[in-house]
Amino acid sequence: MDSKAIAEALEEIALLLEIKGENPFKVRAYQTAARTLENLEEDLGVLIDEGRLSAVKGIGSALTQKIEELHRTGSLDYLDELRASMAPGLMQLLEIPGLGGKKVKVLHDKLGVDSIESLRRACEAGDVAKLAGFGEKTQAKLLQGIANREAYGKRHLWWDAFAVAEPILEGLRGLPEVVRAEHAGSLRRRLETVGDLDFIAAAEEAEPVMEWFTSRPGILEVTARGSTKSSIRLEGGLQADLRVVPPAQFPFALHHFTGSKDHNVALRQRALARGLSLSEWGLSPAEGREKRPVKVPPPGDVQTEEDLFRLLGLTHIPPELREGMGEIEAAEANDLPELLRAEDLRGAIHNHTTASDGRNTLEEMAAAADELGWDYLGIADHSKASFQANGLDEKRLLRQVAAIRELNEAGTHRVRILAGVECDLLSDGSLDLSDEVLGELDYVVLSIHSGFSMDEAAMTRRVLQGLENPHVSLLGHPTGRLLLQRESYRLDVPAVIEAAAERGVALELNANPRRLDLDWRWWRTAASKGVKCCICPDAHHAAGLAYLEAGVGMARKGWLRAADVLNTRPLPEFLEHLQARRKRARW
DNA sequence: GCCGTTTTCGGCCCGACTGTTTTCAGTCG
Repeated sequence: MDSKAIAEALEEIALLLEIKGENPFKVRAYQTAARTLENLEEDLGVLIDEGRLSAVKGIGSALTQKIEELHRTGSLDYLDELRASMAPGLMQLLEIPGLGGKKVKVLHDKLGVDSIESLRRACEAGDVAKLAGFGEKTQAKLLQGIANREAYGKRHLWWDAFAVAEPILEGLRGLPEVVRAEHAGSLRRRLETVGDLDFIAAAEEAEPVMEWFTSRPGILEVTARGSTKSSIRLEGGLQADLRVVPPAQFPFALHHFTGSKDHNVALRQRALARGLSLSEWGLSPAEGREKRPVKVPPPGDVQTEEDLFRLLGLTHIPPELREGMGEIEAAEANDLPELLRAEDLRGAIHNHTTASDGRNTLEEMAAAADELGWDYLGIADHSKASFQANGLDEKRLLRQVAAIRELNEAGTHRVRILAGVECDLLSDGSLDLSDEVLGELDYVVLSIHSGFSMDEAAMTRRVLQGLENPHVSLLGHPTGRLLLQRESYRLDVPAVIEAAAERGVALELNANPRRLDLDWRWWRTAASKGVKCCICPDAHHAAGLAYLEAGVGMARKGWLRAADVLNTRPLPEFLEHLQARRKRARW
């Protein structure tokens, strides 16, 4: 069993324990271990073989044993017993807002509720409202929660959520009472998908701000309305929370609600070790922990998040890095990378035109790239095996190459257009186009668009074989996932990273908001092996070139610097990178 | 279940909001 599947098993144990009413800290230990495994940079098998698993923070002897058993046998007696002791539908109940382990247990013990459907029936019969600790309102809320779950119960692409959030943030900033406002949460951390929107506003007087927020158009329901916090549900299903705080508390609140939870826990522990208690309201002396009095910094000392980090002996940690993945240790050692910025990018090379399945012509794409001030624009239409996408055969591709060269000659565009292709990697590991034709191009993006269901070994062999071809400059959307729609195909990503490093093939960070592939969690490993990243919008229309911005966020989450990203290079150097393998192969 | 520059036991981040209470538990982020 791989680390991802094991993480899921641990997560399941945590949920089961929660319903059983176990010690919440024990529950948390399982959750922490699950997240640790998900974000593991080393190969789990290696860690186990070398006996280093129990040295990983948050994994002690009991968890080491269970993880090893899962890894070795693919199952765990402890988990099987837990499952057997409980109705399987109970776990889903935790997904309904307002229900936690305790209430689920009561519903199960008193009413025999063991699924969402039986909860609905119990609510409709009015039985739930009669339970101690429940009431009419709770019952109605649960019914509403079940209905909402069916209509809106999913996450949203970062790009879509951002588009909803921006006007709200602008509106907040435009209010006379509001001194400062920011969005927080996973949107600010630029996670690839977002569950809800968080806004923090600084104002002396909260009421008018709350009033504005809860009476905007497009609100389906106001789910909470307090003096410092309100929640609304928007058309389209996104939930949005607003916190209004006095200006002096803004940096603390912004930091707190930006998260992540793991990051906050780690930072608060760090504060406690210094005799300080950190909350969204500020710093105070930690009670009963320090014998000698601790000097608490006066409130005016913390105006920004930078000030807060500095007080705790850290350099500023950008929001994208706050995932509890070693950022605090790196900040302490002044070892955080200088992250890629949007303005570092000079162009991108995986874009489509009407020649295959794009919606805009070559000229229109070039004009759009001019508008954006790009130095280079690569066209990589589909190859013929992608029949559904009107892929190009050798003849049509060569005609496109000629058209691109002509357009460059004509000098009507500032941007230099590069001629490439997104060549299909066929199921047998061969390329869809002949070497002869590939040799005519400025670069080749190699992508998989078929045969997704192979097992991991076969798929990995297929990819490694494709990377052998010296014309290949870039492996496109390496894992093939479609966020919220389709899982990645099964692929040994570390092996692909190794191979890319050896052969000098770059890996794409596909910036299309539905893909964001390769996943940001892999990039630190990839960069440490010397693999270069190329961020590409995979634009199928002119406006899609702007997706590059989404890729910048992912690159930053992956700790990438400008030097790790190929398309920060000036054109001659960029081209040299793309063609280096081909040139070496000729000798 | 994890962890330790006070600790191998006794903590584990912390506060708002809601609904059900008459002083608080549960949930959430």
